[in-house]
Amino acid sequence: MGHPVSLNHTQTVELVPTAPFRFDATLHKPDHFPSSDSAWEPGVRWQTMRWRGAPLGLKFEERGTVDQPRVALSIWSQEELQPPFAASLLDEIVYRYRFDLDLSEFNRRFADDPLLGPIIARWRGLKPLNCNSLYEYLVIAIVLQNATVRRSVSMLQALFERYGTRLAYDGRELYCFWEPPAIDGASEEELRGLKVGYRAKSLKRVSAAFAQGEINEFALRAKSRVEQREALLGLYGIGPASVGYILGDVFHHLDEADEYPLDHISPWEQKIYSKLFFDRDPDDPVAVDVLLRTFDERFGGYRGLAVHYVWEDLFWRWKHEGVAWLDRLIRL
DNA sequence: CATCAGGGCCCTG
DNA sequence: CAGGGCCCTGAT
Repeated sequence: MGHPVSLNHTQTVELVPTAPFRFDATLHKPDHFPSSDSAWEPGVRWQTMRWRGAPLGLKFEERGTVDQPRVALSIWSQEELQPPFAASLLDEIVYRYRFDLDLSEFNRRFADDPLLGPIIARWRGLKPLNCNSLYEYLVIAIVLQNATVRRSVSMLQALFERYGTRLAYDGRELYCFWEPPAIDGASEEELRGLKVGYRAKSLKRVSAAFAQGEINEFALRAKSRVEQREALLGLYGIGPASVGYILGDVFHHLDEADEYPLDHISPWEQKIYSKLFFDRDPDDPVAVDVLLRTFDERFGGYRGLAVHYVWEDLFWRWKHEGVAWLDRLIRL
């Protein structure tokens, strides 16, 4: 292993998220698999980011409270940041981290929901989070497919070690994602050597689409959800399950109900939802169409956010308190 | 040792 | 539209 790239310049800005904002529940998601481009401890999240080709180290620190939140953002870089670069970077961070998401209507509307009400009370100020670019998220979606969590972790780690950039900042070492040409130019055999299996073809074709400008995240942001969905499904190796996550996490649609086909809840999710919403034995789950109809009727307009709250609450309890019935459903 | 499913998707018939 | 195949890994 060679030396990491040292990021020796740093500057700090203060961000003011829209209240309520709960730092740890937003910046740390126990259900996301751990990856070596980020780290968390209470009140702090480190996250690498590549912007306009430059590898950067971000550090978010909690300031203030849920009702009067502030976040100190420190940015480490190789070269001193020039004002136009810094301005575009901050715009991008504001988009990705969506600290300005206003939860007040959501909180009001579901305060009395028997399942969601108590969860909102417990996690008031929790916001969804995606730190990655569309390309990076697609890579993650590909390594998630048809694999256990442990294997997904090892595939992403192998990709980081081969194509990523190891960064040193703030006394830490974290990997930064590569850019699409790195894998567009790699051979399928080389990728298969990293034990990604048949996903090598998907990784190459998705990387090629970005490297050759066939798909552009920023152009897509301005398009409709239907057009975004079409463009994503057109990518080799990207199907409805991945697209469902991306429309919510990357393009910030809180409710995918309109385009959510009836088979979009995967079997392991179906079992968990059946237990949570109907207290049903995971081995005898509620039909997917019943689940989807229930979500639509109960959470219409906020389906994605409602499910996110229930999901995060469950995984937090599983990790910190133990949830016996869930152990069997999560294969590490 | 063999078999199988796993946080899907593509391709074929 | 249904179903087989796909890379690999760990569980059984």
